[in-house]
Amino acid sequence: MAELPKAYVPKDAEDKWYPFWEERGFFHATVNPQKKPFTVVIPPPNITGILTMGHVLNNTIQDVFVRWKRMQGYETLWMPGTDHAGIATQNVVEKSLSKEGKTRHDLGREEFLRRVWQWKEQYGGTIIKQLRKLGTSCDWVRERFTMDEGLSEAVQEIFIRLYEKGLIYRGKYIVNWCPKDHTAISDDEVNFTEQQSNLWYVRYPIKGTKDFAVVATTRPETMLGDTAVAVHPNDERYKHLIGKMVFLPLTDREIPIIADDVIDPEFGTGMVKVTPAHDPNDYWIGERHNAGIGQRHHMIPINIFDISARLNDNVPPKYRGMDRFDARKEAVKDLEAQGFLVKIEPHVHNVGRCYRCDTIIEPYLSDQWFVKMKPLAGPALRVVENGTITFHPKRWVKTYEHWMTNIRDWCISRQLWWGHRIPVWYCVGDDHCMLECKQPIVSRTKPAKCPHCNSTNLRQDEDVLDTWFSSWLWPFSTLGWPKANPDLRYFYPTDTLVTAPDIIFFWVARMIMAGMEVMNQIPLPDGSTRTNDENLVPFKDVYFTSIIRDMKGRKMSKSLGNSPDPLDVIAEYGADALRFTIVYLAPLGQDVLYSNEKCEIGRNFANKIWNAGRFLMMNKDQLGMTDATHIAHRISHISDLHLDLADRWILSRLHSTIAGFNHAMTEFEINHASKIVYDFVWHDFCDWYVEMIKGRLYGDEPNDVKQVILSRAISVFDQSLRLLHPFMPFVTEELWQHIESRAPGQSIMVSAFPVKEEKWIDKKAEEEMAFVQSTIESIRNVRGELSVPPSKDIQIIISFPEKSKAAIIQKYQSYFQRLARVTKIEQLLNGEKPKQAASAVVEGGEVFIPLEGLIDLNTERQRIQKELTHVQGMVESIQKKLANESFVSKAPKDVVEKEREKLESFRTNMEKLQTNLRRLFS
RNA sequence: GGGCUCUUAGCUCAGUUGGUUAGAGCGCUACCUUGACAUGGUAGAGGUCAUAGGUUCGAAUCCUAUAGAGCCCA
Repeated sequence: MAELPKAYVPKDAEDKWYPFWEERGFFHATVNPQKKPFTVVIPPPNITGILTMGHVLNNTIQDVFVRWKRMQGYETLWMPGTDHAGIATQNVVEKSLSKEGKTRHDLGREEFLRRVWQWKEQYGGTIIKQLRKLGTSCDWVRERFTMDEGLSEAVQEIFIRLYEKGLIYRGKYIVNWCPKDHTAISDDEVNFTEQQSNLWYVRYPIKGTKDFAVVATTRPETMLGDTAVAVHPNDERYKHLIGKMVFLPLTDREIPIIADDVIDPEFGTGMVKVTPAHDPNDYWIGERHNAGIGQRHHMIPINIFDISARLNDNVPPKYRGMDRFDARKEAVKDLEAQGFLVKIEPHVHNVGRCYRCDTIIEPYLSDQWFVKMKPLAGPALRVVENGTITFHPKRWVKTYEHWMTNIRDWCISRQLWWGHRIPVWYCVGDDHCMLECKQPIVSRTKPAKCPHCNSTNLRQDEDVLDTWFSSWLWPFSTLGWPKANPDLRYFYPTDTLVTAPDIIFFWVARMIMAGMEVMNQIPLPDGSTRTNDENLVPFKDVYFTSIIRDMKGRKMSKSLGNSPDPLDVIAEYGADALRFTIVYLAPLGQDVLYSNEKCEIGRNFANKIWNAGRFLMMNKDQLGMTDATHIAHRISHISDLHLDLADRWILSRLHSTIAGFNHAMTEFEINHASKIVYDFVWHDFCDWYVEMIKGRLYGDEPNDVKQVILSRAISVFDQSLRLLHPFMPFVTEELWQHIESRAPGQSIMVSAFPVKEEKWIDKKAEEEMAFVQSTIESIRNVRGELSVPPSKDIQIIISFPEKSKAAIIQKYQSYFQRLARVTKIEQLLNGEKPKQAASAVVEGGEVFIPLEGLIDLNTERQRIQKELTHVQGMVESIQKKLANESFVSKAPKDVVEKEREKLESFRTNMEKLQTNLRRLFS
């Protein structure tokens, strides 16, 4: 067999194995009644998006779970796909249009949509291609897009169902309106900047008194749309005014003084004007007011702007047609002239601007579609509270509960072109129209005529649906819902959802609602009805990922330029290195401080594994071991042929590592799991076990014994590779294919995941090994501290009252030879300690190292003194503890006993150290 | 303002239900290219576990307050 390169070359393995897996269909899952399903749906990335470090973390975690479960024998489906991302995608295409000097209106709706689809085909889903570089084992054959035919049908279906149930309605809503682009934009498309402005204090005469209510406002022009003045209900200054009426200056209207909790008594005078049509907070004040019991004044928002934010006919004639900022000047002038203006204070406040044209955004009341959330929230809250769905980490349950119990209706309409068009038509009718014709007509296809007046003049609602209105169906729409097909029956509910906590409301909560709402109509695989919560929920566990930050703790962002391109990282360090590093660094529920250099952790580890494999392969060659003999000997892994301490120990460690790994994974402590394997492979296997078998492989034993030993090492390594495979799929596959020749279709990714076998847990071997290790470390310590050259052979003289301890050292002499360069071991007789010797106190005895000529007395004194100080400290602190009567009487007996034993052992050590130190002065 | 996190070695973080005068990786120091690996090995230095109280025989670990960092909601 050709020798492996000295260092691992990630690119070769990555290019080779990904197509290998995919072509053999290892990623593809099909209904298989013989197996239990394990399903994960990918949080669909935007088609406009490119891979970020956040995606890397998120998708690596999913792949780790998926590969782990697949190897455990589950029929494992990881459903991939993308999201049409209404606003983002429309913007991208509009931007490219604007380079041609065109707007979407120039093209018209149909042509514009054609362009978007064209863009999608050409550039969309870059991220999906990039994910492959990461090694994700998604079932690409099933890839879905939220605007696919099937998924669009699902969107229509749910809209109609909810409408028919009375859970979808049309109503008013405050949106961020751009008066220039004539469109609503979402909250995250508004840029807020601080701006120097004023606070105008205006007096409103109180009806029936000579007093005034003085309000402070940043927008005096909107007072023309005021419907109330509000104070905090507990504000002693104004309590008596609640319920009184005031005259609204510049108009002929009277408005009430009301109370609301959100009013900040510290702001201005503690009295504010309420303009529900032009301020989101005021809108909710109005809503709450109207909902209040026994309210005399039902508050109807007064919209004073047209779509370009010019004043409309709801204001006195002199202001009509004015631009909002001209109106402000005019209003202030008039207020001053009429004596209503008290004062003007400079004031800095946040102004929202359109991210595209920089126009100041106008909160604007408009007609929108809503989903009633209260009825959907109930079951969704229940399944999280009763544990049908588990959050990891669980603290997010509180956040979830808070939101679900204070839930507001969901505004699902968007004034965009790219998205699922609302399946609603309006009768634009003619003379025969009746009152009923104003009712929206909800229909899957365009109705032929108005059901009321028979007019054929129908117009479809211009708006599209919020992108989340398709995403909330993702766990079942991707499996074919609303059709009750076998895939849906078998793979639903999905198992684990891996997502970022910032979309817990946008997405996670809504998926739960949707699943609870519709899945009762889809039978289980055996044909029975889904009734229990566990069959209705869209997933069983939700893993909330951490946020990746830079080393200064800042979020990754384009504008800061601190977000590395994962593809560059993969090119430099390898996909396995990136995957391992990011998981290794990301504890459940904790943010990650990341920089590219950190990938050295993963790269070095991959290289370490590589070289362990290389070592085994080289020895296999050297022993002239064929594959057949290895396979014949592999049985030695489960036999006790030539089993010595190191073997029993590594097998015991392997099986407790398997147990620890599987336990951590079950608990969703994936980063803990990564540490468990890392430590086992690096420290137990490479640092100790490999070093220990060298002695036997290069020693005098017959070749066939050596082959058995090596074969066992290869078996342990094979198991280690399997443990590592979910984290590092490429390097593990490459090595797994090398250590034994495999049949053409074989792959580590579909091999059996290691299972802990209790019989290999060997406490005695672990204890003996711990003793050997600590003795070797003590000798190395002496060598290091006394600057004994590494190449210098030494002899030791040991003194152990317990014969068994001495016997272990004698028996495993070869280990001491290889790991501490000890060529000769003698027993100390008659307590005659050697002169000119360094000494080490170890568990249950002493080791002397004669170093005539090499030993520097002073250094050795210091070394022992240091140790002595430490041990004396221990002795004192334990003595103090045991002298404390309440400790002895109150602490559990075994704890006290343990302290006594510790004291005894430390005392012995202390005395030995003292003796040895004294000898050095004699 | 309400809720939730976090604060342990120079840096990044472990530390299971309170019982170790606290661990790892990186970095640092010294030595080593010994027949897998310098992307490595061996040894070493380095922490009064943010602060102040409290509970307890015993606190990095539980409780309270304070300071600082962050997130979500309003």
